[in-house]
Amino acid sequence: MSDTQRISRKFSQRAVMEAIVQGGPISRASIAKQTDLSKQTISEIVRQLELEGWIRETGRTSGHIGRTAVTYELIPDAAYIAAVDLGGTKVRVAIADLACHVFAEEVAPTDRRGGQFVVDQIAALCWQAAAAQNIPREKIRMAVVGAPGAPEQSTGRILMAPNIPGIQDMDVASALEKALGFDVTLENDVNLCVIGENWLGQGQGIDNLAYIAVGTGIGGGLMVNGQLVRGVGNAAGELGFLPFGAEPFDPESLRTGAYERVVASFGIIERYRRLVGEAATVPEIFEKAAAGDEKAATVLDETARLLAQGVAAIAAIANPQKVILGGSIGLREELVVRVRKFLPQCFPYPVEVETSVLGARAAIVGATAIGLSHLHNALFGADAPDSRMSLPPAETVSFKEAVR
Amino acid sequence: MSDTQRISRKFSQRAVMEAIVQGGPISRASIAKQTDLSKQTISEIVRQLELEGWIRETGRTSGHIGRTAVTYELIPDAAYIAAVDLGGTKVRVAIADLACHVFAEEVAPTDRRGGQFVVDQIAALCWQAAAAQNIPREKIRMAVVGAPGAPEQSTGRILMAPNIPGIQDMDVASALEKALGFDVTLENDVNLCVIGENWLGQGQGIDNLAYIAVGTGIGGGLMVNGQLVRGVGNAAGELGFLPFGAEPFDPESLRTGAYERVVASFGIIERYRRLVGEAATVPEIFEKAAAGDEKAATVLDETARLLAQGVAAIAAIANPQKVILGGSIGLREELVVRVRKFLPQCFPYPVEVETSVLGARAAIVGATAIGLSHLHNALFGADAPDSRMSLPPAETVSFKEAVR
DNA sequence: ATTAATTCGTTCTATCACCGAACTAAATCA
DNA sequence: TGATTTAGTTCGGTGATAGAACGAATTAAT
Repeated sequence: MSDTQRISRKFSQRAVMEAIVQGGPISRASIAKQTDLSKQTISEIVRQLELEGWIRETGRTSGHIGRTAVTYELIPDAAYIAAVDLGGTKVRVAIADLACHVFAEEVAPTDRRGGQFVVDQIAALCWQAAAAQNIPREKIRMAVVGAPGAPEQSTGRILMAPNIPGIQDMDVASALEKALGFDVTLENDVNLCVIGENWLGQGQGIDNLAYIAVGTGIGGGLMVNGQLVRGVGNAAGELGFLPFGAEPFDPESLRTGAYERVVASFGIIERYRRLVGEAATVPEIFEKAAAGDEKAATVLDETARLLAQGVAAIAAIANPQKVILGGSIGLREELVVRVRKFLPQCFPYPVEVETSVLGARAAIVGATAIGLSHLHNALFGADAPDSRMSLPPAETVSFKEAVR
Repeated sequence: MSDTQRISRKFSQRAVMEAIVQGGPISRASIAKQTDLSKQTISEIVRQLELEGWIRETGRTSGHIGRTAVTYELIPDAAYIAAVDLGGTKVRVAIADLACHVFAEEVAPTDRRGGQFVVDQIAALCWQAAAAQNIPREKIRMAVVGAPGAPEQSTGRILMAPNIPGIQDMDVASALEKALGFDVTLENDVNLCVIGENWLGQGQGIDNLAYIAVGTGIGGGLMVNGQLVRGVGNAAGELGFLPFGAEPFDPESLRTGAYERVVASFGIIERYRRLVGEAATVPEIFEKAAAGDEKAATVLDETARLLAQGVAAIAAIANPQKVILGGSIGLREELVVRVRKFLPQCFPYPVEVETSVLGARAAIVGATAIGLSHLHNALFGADAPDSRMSLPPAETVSFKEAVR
């Protein structure tokens, strides 16, 4: 058989799958119209997809004029993926099916012993989640793991990962693949957040999008033309090292970035201590500001001014349409309001600034997006690496809350 | 005929064309090996391409064992493109053929009357350049015009274009298309520089690349995963508004960016004036520094420190492999050496910093790259918008100096 | 209730792009 | 001179798809 013919068939198959994934239960005639393929071709492909166990008959149309049509839909439990958000304090695992329904989200405190223990913990949580919904292990095809730092796809290592002991020098991807028995993709957690927000959150339909996570540290994720910006060493989005805030040429700024030192939690606490003379945690500072404490408000103002500068820097370089703030600190509405006020004072073009709607779950939503996208691509996709298998629209996706 | 079949054929045709473009004179058997298509298919496609006037026989191989092979090559004068670099002081026009040979580069001072006069000037230069090489007008298929500011593809207007009077509110693209009689693509000049350097300059084979042009102003071009970053309002790369250097919240910084004010020519001159107490032009300052003037050297040091910060900002956000400095000031070797010294003092990961090798011609090289790429795509390309028709490798391209 | 209109899905035939194998042609090697 | 090697063609065959015709099933209209 010809090679190009094989590709041609895959293309058509993919188009059909996409129509079914996106269009819910749909008749063959409708698929033909949508895809511009002829009716018999659709029939043939549908027959094959049904045979292979990816789709099934749903029922028949009725009420319209003309003959009733048989409708088809995805078999949601034909395959599953695992989405993992590995943080310094918590591990989050979710299992999602082909139709993008998410079951069984499990959360647990990260195993403090680090290294292999964390790997085993992730595996255990996966099996636990799967078991909770009676999902057979073999049906899970791949996992996407989000982690802080710069995961290297090639070596499977996570560079510059803070907060998790003992994984600096281990091949996390391989270890996980061994423990789980299927493919594992590593990705930076903030990158997953952008993807998550782009799929189901604040950034729907926005192809030029940035995400800034502010918490104990600061990190950024950037999407350009619908593609993730990873950079050469996967170090794109290391916003902590933006050369302002603290003095960038201070040697200390090479260890903890000049920007991170002043804008993340440590900087906020320090600013409050200097101004007031006593210590307070970040949530306390927010509370005081809400209660009318002017000095606390000043601290937040100053923080927001710095954040606005960060947004301006991103906008000056990449000019995204929207910047989403996330992370425990970035999520605070009081802060975003202030950033919106300060930004036009230091940057002349309009940039939308919003808080993340997915919050702490942004990363796992993003991991799910990548996982399903990979899976769809692997099963039905073209071979082009940048081909984006479009995921179902937000309305049809159920991301139900996990049992705690 | 089937639609997918048509696509399939285009794919194959394109593959053949690519092999011919890249591989110089090449036999059908070799093309078959390279493309993994069968010999007869190649023969068929080659026959058609020859019939359509895109390729021609070149000669025969000899010296090898086995039967001699007929070799084919591109007919370089089958089509031409015009590349235009429209600057505040100079207009540059080049005509290039399908094989990426550039003829007839014309340079002239930009018509000071602006607006339609500039449009007419560009057209005149095009015809002049074409006439100089006896190229019939009809064979020019399209033009790519690089200009400062943010060219909007949709409206054909150039927003925020400094230095050129009377084109703020005119549809430059349409006016040019009317004057020239073929398609015109507008692009930011610094964006063209990145593309140019990526094709024939310092950035060959580097898909994550940044270009900083420092002159009377400052601008940046960014390439991520081989794609240009334009941003929503085509305002990506407006580095002048990076929020450091001068005080970003100073209202003046909204007009002339905080960074631009201190790092571009005005800032350098000002810095010298403050330190020494007398005025000097930028070239003079460089001369003095070269002659051993310590204060002039200090001014350059300070400028380089600021530039290093700019590079750091780009690296923190997008993490390109290399940053190329260009523009009348950025090209100075003395400056780059200093930037290389300062960068590691404010940014922890390695970033290569180089001067542009294409210099003032970077934009026109980039325009040529885009033009030829578009043309190849239009003629033989797949319909995918992001498909990159690969241009011939640097060695085979002759970018001969223009007659002045 | 019968007929008309409409849509669904299949069957049948044709076309197109391509491959593989066999074959011819022309060169070098020994 | 024949063996070897490579180039290119001819011929038959196959897979993916289209288009037209047709039967099937339904609603709307009379």
